[in-house]
Amino acid sequence: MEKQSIEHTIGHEAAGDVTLDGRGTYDERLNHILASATDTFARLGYEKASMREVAKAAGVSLAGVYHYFDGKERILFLIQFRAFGSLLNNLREKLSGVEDAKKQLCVMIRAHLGYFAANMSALKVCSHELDSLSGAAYEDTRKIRHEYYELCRDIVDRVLNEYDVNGTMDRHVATMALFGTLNWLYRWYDPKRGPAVSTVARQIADQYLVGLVGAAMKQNETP
Amino acid sequence: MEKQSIEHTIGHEAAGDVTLDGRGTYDERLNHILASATDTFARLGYEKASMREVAKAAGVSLAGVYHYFDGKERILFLIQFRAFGSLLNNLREKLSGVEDAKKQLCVMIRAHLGYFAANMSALKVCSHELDSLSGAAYEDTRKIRHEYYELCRDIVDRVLNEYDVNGTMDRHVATMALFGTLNWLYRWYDPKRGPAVSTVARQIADQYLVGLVGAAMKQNETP
DNA sequence: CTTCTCCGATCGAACGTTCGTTCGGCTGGT
DNA sequence: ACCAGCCGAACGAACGTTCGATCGGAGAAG
Repeated sequence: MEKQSIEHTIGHEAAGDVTLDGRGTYDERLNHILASATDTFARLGYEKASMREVAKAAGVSLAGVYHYFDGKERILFLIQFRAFGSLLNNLREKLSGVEDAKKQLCVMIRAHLGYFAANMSALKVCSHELDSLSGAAYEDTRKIRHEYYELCRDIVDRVLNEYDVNGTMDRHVATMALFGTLNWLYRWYDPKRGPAVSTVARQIADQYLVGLVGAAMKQNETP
Repeated sequence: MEKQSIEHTIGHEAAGDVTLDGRGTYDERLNHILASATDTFARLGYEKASMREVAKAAGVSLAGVYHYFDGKERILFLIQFRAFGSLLNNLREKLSGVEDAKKQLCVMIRAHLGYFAANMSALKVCSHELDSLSGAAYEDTRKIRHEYYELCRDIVDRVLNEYDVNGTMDRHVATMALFGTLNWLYRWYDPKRGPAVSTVARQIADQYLVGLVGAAMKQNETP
């Protein structure tokens, strides 16, 4: 409980920076195992992926994994919490300075696809294993997911406030339609084989934005 | 292999129609267990749901489940194969007579949401456990899924052929954007609590169709 | 009509395997 | 001499699956 606190989540730089062994610092090896576990969870699914498989993929013994992590659930929590945190920070960063709501929406979609292309395994685990955590770990990831949701919904909201003067468009439905498109990416899109990230991002952003604005104006035509 | 053939998939009416016991025919009890298993898989996930849990939910013993099904994977296969088959038949039925591509797209989205509302657990299992099967069972479900995909992509194709004269819109991306929205429904939409099925279907159809056509025309403006 | 036989349906109990986790000890740098 | 890092081996629990026994109704035999 107290030992492996939330500090590990961000990546504590105070510990392990002196010496440990020839293959990197404590944090580097922890992150190496975490990255291997991310790939393993993405490949097999969280429940089907055993700790033995995680250990083998990371090149350490089974007990060696437990030297760095309290247990299997803790690994999944760290993967999700870090990924959602990075996703959120990355989005806020790229959103700074952009005022127009429609441009914000484009930036959001591009940022999401860019992060997806750079962290496919992590986002697959985030999309597919949303209910695999429980208790406090689930609550923590739910909170940060909700932050990401609110940020995106507020952008959708501002766009609709400009065009949907009658308020006939459901903000939640509109936002979840976009989330569906983005969270489903891991099922079909491989940036290494399919069209370029920028191409896909542009088409999705164009389609969604035009659809959002157009559907809103269409409903206002018939009062 | 030979014993539990594909016949069970459709529901063989030849057997068990004479007598079995007071609680229904063979097929009725098989379908009852299958329905319970669907709910259990949807609630816990396929890997986490144990056969003991399935048996308890169905009100039979653990060994009793194996009297009707070869094994756990066979249950998942039957759930997915039946659901995809019904989804496909239902769509083809409602599509007959409709010629306009844009209307076809609206019909498709309404049909999907209607089936979702009536079979939430089954579609959740279909969306979430796509990779849980292996071997021949996986291939069989993949084929029927591909049929559904091709049917929808052809509709998208016809819409784009009317407006995207330059062919700048990627048909696969456009189709998967829609599939993402639809397949993500199970994560957030509850017809019993949220807005009505017709309302959500109309908004999603409007948004997507306007976006598809609008984005295509927008790209043709700048040659 | 009664009796016997048989077989499908069902169950409790157990099988072997794999799971997440723990523990005691080895090792190499300080 | 010490201690963090790491490992082989083992733990109990839970898993999917199998097996042998039991039960009851349908049909054949008397």
